[in-house]
Amino acid sequence: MRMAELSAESGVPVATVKYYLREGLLPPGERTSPNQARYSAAHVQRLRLIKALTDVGGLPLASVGAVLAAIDGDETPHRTMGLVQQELAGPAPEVSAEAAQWASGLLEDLMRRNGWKRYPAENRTVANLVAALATAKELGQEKLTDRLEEYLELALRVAELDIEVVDGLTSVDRIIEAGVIATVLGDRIFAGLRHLAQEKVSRQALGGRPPG
Amino acid sequence: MRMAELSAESGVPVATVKYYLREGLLPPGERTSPNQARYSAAHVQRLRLIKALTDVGGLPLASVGAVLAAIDGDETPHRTMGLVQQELAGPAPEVSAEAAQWASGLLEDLMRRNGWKRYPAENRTVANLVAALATAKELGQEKLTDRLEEYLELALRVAELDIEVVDGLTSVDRIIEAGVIATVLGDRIFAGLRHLAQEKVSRQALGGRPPG
DNA sequence: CCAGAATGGATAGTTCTACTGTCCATAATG
DNA sequence: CATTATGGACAGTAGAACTATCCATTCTGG
Repeated sequence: MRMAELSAESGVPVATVKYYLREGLLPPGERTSPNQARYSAAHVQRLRLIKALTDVGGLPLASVGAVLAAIDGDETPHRTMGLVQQELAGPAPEVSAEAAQWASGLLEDLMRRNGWKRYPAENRTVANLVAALATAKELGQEKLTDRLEEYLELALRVAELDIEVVDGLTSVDRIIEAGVIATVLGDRIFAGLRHLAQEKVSRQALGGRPPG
Repeated sequence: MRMAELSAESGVPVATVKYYLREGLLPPGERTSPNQARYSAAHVQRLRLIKALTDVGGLPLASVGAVLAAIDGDETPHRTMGLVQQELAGPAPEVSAEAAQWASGLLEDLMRRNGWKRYPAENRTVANLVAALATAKELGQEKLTDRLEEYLELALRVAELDIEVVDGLTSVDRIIEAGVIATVLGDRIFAGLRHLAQEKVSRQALGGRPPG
């Protein structure tokens, strides 16, 4: 297929497809002459994945590029998912040194109590989590961090479900792509369900309270 | 306190504070003369909240403005949280009409089976959730949507915990602010915990798989 | 075969967001 | 009272993600 069809199939404008080619997000088509190329169904699928990662996942294109490179790399599924997680997390926001130290300690205790592996502070997932916990403290919302153990228990249950969803697949390539999609979309889907549930529970708990 | 101190206390540069004042994100200080003003601890707190919403929550300033307006409004806590959720969700990405319809049906069935209220499609939380489910289908990840019921059960448990965290507070203002913070930071914190848990579970389940 | 449309590639321009820098008349301060 | 800070207006900047314009081929329908 050629440019126009690729664009139509994927729903991405021609100019944007060219931009993605320039940026290396989309591999070049197979050349049929020095200045013509042909694209495949794989290109359509990749464009759809890029759209999902940017539109639904909210990732910047630079992160999308890194995620795609990780998918195309030849690491094990487990290691690839680790790389993808680092990209999803993005750079952690800055917080005050004291709050960060407090949050690190809190997290480390939590990990130790539950017999989990220690994670290096350079891990972006950890750095983001620490920043979020530190911010909660700085804003005086200790209640949130007091219940961390209970949140962790539920997060573990969710993660077990996530892995079940991915683990049934046979091909390694499919596992990796499914893992990426499950991680990115899974975050959004779970957040949406949680918000709906909050609305339901809050209607019962707070519904009758007067305006502030 | 005056500008320099406000800036130092909050960690936000003077030029940025002025910008937030222009944009109406920060209320003007109390004038002490036609062209001088004094700021209070409330201004510091508000700046910290803005920082948390943008840096940790990843919200655009326009949404931050809407959230702050909702906080300052005089709706009930429940309604205010509804407004905040709408802002957090942001505009839903576009998906194909077929996939969207399929996803809407899936969600509606789920809600009905569990005896939940029906939500209007204009609700941004719902629209985003539908878009995410539709995208999962378009990418061929039906496994994710097959387990929606189980995710919903866990999301409900998380939401119950969220409300417990907020509900112990006495003042209505505090409930609203705590709710906002719990919603925004809570999403990040839970996502972080989920990622750590995924790493742990995936090490056991996928750790031994060969590279792709 | 050939006129007109499409393609690939290069380069420049646009839009939006979130600041950042510069001025300057007025106020505060040691 | 000399110096420094302030508030307000406005212009400028940086990065991200496209979008538009050219143009020398290449493809395609009659």
